[in-house]
Amino acid sequence: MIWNNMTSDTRPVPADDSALIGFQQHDHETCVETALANAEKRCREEGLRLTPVRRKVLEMLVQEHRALGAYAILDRLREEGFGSQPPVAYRALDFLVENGFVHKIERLNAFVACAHPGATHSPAFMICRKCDAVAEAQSAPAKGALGAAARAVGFEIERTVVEAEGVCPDCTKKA
Amino acid sequence: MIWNNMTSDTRPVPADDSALIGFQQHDHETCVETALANAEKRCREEGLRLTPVRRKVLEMLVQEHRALGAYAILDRLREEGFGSQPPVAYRALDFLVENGFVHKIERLNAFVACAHPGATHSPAFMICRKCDAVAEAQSAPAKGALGAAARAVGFEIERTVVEAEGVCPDCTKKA
DNA sequence: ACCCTCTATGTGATTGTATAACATTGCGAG
DNA sequence: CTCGCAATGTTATACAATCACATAGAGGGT
Repeated sequence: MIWNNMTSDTRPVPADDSALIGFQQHDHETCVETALANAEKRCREEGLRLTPVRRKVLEMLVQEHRALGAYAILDRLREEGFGSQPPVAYRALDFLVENGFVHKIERLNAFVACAHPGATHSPAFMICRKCDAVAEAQSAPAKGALGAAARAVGFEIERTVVEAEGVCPDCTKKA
Repeated sequence: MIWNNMTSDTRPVPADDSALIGFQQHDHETCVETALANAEKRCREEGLRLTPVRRKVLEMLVQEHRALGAYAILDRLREEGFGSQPPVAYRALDFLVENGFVHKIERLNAFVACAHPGATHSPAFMICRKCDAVAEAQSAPAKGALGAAARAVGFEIERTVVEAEGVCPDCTKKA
């Protein structure tokens, strides 16, 4: 059984094989391939099970390079013949988020593929409010003013959400 | 001098007349009064209309000093005789958020009264995952690594979300 | 091979969050 | 007065997330 590698979605897609990631040009085809290959490798090494649904969801998100809502993901899973109820998508997403393959963008209630998989990191995101593109950067909020405030009152930081909203270079140019 | 005297909620409340804000003790009664007075003053000065619904929602949030979901707010509006449909709450919240009286906690899909009203600021929050308490601190994410990354790619930051999840000092003590 | 167990998936139902669309009201400016 | 605009009321619906329960597979131990 071979899945349709060329997805059946209908959204606008660049005519060539490149796209924006982190607001920069890159070869998207190899990018998708290596991302999936790396995920498979890591799962093999760590005994994680990258099942068909999980793999498909990761593939969709890597393919997009932008945030997708759970129901957009669910719609495509349905088209591909997977279960069509919300838990199908949410369980796959839970797995991918827990293991660092995917991040949740709280501001959008949506999900993006991790741009730096493998590295343990506290990610920060730049979200374009015009085109919804999402770029991932590094952050260390616990090192700055927030960390100081936390230490001062005795708050133990376990996880941080850092998301910047604004306009990406592409949309700035157009305007 | 009892700070839970007007609310009809049932959650556990300190026995004395003080409460936690920013995980620190303070006099809640004057705190609520001054917050509302300041809001009214600012609205008068800037030609903003602090209508009954909007004032009531702000009062609820200041009274609580923790994040309330839109539907919790809506329930209380209904009890007070205001409209009981979601847009009533969301429109009031939109106004309060836009004008800096209230912040949205993206991680919780909930809202808190601003702890430093008046000052133009990019707030940061500490959220206790055990008791849902929320403390507000200052942040300057655009000054650090994220700001550098944004400048490097030409992303224009307009607004930032900084939220730290962890355990507050109170819950740490209990455990 | 077998059973056992644990994980993953499928499905229906429900709750919570948020917005679209449109009617109505009330106030201020000309 | 009436026109226009901001705010509110109301219906309906879209999107996000979880609960509960049934079924299916994979792997381990015997």
